[in-house]
Amino acid sequence: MSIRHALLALLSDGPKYGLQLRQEFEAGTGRVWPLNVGQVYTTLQRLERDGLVVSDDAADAGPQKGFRITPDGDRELAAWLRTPPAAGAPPRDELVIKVLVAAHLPDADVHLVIQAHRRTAVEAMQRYTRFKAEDDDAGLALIVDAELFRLEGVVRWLDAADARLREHGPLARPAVASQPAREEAAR
Amino acid sequence: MSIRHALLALLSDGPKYGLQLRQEFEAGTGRVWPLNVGQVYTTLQRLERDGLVVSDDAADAGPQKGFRITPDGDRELAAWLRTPPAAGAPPRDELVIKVLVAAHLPDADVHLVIQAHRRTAVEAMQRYTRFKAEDDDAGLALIVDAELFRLEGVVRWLDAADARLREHGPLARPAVASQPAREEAAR
DNA sequence: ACAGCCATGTAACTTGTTACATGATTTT
DNA sequence: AAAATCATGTAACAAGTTACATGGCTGT
Repeated sequence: MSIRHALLALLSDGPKYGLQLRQEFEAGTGRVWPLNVGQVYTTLQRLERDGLVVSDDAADAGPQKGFRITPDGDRELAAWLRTPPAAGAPPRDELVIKVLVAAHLPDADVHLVIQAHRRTAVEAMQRYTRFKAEDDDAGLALIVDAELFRLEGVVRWLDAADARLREHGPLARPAVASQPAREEAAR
Repeated sequence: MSIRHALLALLSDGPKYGLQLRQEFEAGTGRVWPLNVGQVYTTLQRLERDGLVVSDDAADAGPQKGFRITPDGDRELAAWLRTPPAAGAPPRDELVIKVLVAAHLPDADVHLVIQAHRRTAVEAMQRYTRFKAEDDDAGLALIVDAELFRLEGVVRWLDAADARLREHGPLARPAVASQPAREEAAR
């Protein structure tokens, strides 16, 4: 639900057409968050379907097809801005699942997996730090900062998880102690 | 690509059937990451379609339909474990987009938006901390920790962003200084 | 004339997700 | 017999994503 609303936000500044939306979206964020043009059009169609934007009655205006935000779109945008992401539903983090899976798997060494991911995260942090020094766009700095803070949290969690798993020993198999499983159901 | 592989990992321990997979997935993570049963079956179908698992030739075995992981599945699982999440493609974070959007929007006060999200994050941290005290499952602790570290990073980023936006003043409109735009295209 | 960009679009696919339907078995 | 639970499945959708097709205009 992010791109949808990002485009909506751009449109709340005034009518725009497809390519223009991509340009404005990528201005500042381009190097970090590229956006396929096709996606702009598919997203615009879906926004129009949902009544959040309307398209020009074309006629004049040459090759470009402008889109306007509707009152419904404005409301939707405002609501989205207020709503905290993942409210209620906690995110199913891929890295966490990986570590958890590795912790349960008998053949895989969790600590190796953790260290590998830790290394990757640290490298990414270094890349982003360098990247930030090269460019000084304000919006871009915010994005890069977000990624840096995120990665820092990841590294800290990996360290904590590593320690915790060392103390605690390998995690037990799920061991669903439920109904007697009708004799040897699993052979 | 997380549930897919989580199920694959469970199957790498031996043949399982649908409901059993859900039970084992939710054992430990259940309270935080509930999993709709239907999704287990759809995912299993897709895994079978991709040749990563095969189903029993049924016949006997009563009502349950067992699935086995294939060599391809094993390989896929091992590769997935090694692959760092979001390698290459930086994640398009929803909260970051929200703040960025609010920073560009003239009518919305970025700082209010930031503070609102900050409050939500802190509240979530408190909830998770309490939650962690109540339950002492090892796997669950890892998940909750991950969420806590993540939220801590979010709060720090929000503070940094707030400060940065105060110094820097409101972000400029995209201002795509491209080709002359064929007279007043936008009215 | 041709290369290249502007601009729009579409078909196809992925993962995640849920609401619902259908039987079989077990418990009350 | 009715209610609950086990167990499987399907239809339908959302959002993201990309590869490709099409046409017009511009500069060389």
